[in-house]
Amino acid sequence: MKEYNPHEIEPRLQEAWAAADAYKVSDDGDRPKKYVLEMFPYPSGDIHMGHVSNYTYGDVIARYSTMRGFDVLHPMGWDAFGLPAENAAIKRNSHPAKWTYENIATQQASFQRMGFSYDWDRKVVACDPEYYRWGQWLFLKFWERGLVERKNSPVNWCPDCKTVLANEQVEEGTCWRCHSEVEKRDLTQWYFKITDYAQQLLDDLDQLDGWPERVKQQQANWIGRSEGAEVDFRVVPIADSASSAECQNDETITVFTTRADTLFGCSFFLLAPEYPGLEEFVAGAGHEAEVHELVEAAKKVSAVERAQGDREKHGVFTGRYVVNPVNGEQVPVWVADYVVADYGTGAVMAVPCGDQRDFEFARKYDLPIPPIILQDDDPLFERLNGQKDRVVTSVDWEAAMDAEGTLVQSGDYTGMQGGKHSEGEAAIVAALESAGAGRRKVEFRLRDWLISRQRYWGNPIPAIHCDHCGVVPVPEDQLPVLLPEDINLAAGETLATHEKFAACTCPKCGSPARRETDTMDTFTCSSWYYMRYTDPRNDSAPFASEKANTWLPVDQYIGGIEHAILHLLYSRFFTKVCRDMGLLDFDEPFTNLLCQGMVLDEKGDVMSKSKGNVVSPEDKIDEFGADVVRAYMLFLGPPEKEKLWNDKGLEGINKFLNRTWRVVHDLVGKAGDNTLFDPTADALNAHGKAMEMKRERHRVVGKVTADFDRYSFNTALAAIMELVNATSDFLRLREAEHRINCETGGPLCRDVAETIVKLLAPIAPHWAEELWQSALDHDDSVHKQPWPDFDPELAKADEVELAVQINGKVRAKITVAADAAEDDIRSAALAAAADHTAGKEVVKAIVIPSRLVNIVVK
RNA sequence: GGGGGUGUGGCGGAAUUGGCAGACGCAGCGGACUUAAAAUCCGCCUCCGAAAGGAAUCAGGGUUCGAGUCCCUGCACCCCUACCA
Repeated sequence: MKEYNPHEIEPRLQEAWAAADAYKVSDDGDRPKKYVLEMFPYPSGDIHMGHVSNYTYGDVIARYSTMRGFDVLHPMGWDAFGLPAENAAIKRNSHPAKWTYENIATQQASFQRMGFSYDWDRKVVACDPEYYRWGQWLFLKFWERGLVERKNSPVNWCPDCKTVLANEQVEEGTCWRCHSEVEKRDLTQWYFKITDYAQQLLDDLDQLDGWPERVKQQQANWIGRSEGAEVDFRVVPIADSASSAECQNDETITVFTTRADTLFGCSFFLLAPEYPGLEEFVAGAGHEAEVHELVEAAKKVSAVERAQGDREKHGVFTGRYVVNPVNGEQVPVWVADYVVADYGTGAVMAVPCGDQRDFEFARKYDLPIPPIILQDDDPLFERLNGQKDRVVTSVDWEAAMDAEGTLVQSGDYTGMQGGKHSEGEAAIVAALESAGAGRRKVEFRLRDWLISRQRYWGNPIPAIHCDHCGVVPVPEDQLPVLLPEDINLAAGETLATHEKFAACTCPKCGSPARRETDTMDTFTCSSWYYMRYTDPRNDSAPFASEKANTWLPVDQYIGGIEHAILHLLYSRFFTKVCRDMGLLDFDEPFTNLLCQGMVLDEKGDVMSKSKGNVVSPEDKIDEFGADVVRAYMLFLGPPEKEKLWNDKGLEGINKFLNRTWRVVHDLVGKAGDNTLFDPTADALNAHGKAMEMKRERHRVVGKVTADFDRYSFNTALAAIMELVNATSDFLRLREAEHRINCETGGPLCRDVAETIVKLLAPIAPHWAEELWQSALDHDDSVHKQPWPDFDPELAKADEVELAVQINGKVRAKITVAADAAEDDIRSAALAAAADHTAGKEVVKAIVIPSRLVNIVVK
């Protein structure tokens, strides 16, 4: 027997697999299809444990699926555009492509060292023109469908990355990538109108039974659908504002509210500091200076500070009034820094008695807090119940009264129930609608996706600016718009200053024009790469629909929870647009989603260079080989949970694979040994152990299969260990030269050896292949073998031990035949527990077959 | 503030539908082999107790013949998100 030597086996088999195209998959195989996909990596350099974890899960699922009889598409590629490459290039005075392709080569070599079974013929690299060309093509198609928009608005600007960011890319007021503070700037930018799909993106979450609940919840929260109403407040002209004279003008300001039922409690009105036209609105009302001061102060408040929960609220009176449409009351208009400009209309009706924020603001600036919604146990309730007109103008509460209650001091609506979607709300909205002062409205929190970036290393937006024709799409036959290679980033050159790139002619009128010099957000690249894998070398379309519809949707998608919103939402959007274009015939790209937990150090801390606790996968492969690293990663715990890396545990798995290697060889050595049964006492024992091993073989295959199906790899591995332990028990007796009969001897040993090797094949592919070919003497690959069968009948023991409980406490054990009748079990249990039941009344005895008997006594 | 989740030995974790809590492994302890060590193999290993026995799945209550699992109350921790009107 050769010793287990991963350092010799692994490179040799990897070469053999590559030479044989072992993991290439054909589009027209006749087996059922399965698409197993892991999120493609950013080529950041050496791989880390997060990669090992993510891609090991994917590889095990892919290999297992193949053995279960599927044609498995399991591709790999790189999300290769993005800022780190550009920053590295600037630092080294080199080109982003160089850094990117070098890192891809490094990572690809590492993936091959890990033994991952990718179909490398389908490799997709997002910064290759053959890929990004079709990203541009999709952009043009989106544009044709009215889903591309260029507009000026306040946007998030990262001063470090020197580019704008999408809403989704701002985390607590900082850039998701470099965590610099994000600034607001007014810029004209390109958007994808993802909001057109807001409702579908929300509704179709219901289709995603195979997604973790929390991811769906996060997406639903991000889309943030609110049902409510728009309400128009007429603006009181400046000359009239002091008097109660009826105002004549038609100017209105509209608010969005989910609580129209509380309109009678509106005692002031708020505008965001960024409210469009604010300056004109306050002009001449006598408070221009204060308003200006507040607006300027609000601008200076950093996004980080803004994001930190309980900020003190600031506001200033504008000198103007608006009219509450439900009661004709004039209420003062204030500018307040807690009103956000880009939700709803940027204007808010303030109801201090029902909204904690408005309540605090009213307290601070001494504004009235009229009570209009009360619970029955409120001290005021008795007095105000049924009271239609306002007799109490302000209350002295500790906090606002949120949620539901009975409306009071609310005119004709007094006595109705108030609350979200309440009777009172419906009645007031209906009245506003018939008066033309309001309408039902559904508001979303989701904003349009800002996709333009002021950076070089991205996919150029295929548009041309012409003085005569405006913004014109680049004609399809002129794609791709190639990134110029001759650019000196270190010297500060950008696409915008790259004259040769920017200069062009207008495709419409032929006059000199300028090319768009923004590139697309890299998330556009990752929104459709899984489609490209189905037809990666197509040079006349992003993919052929038949191929995409054959393989997609992805049956199992695997990646980190950090993409719960960004990438997954954008990909769902792309899929729906492609469906509406007729390119795809399904609604959702990823049927099942597995979000794997982080790999942490043994204390549970995040691995980071600054902490010096990073465990390098390459080092561990050098030491133990890839199979040990893979198996240990799986053994650490459930995929979706965090995993604490511990080198001692890794050594434990190393011992296991070494021991099992020897066990398989031992079994093979006995496989030809068909000596007859020798009826000595020890031999009887050996026969018993053999039978036990046989039972374990069937039980464990059943258990491992079920565990693989639910991705419980740690328990699958534990079950395999149990089989190996039972086998060791048997072999130990064989070592003493006791014989078992030929019927159960040789063939059983061989069956168990092959079973163990097959069960471990997805987990430790090189280890298994080597044993399959050299120890078990096959000339094909274990990875092409069918998954082992099992017979549940053979997994059953002849006799089972049951616990006998008295009032729920285990007091005795009995051994009965596995198929014993319930009555027989009951009487055996009563007999065994006689000591404990003596002198007591047996109320009943509950028999749970093959588990326990519970005798209830008094 | 809103949402999602978790709580089991010294540690990672198991217990799939309510049915013998702690599978499997790590660490630890003891033993065999060895001149010795490593490797390997065997045994012990929740806590209290000498033992019989008792207690124990964050705390408290409930449902049930039976609860880690279901329900209620509270505590602790983690993740996401946030002046969203």
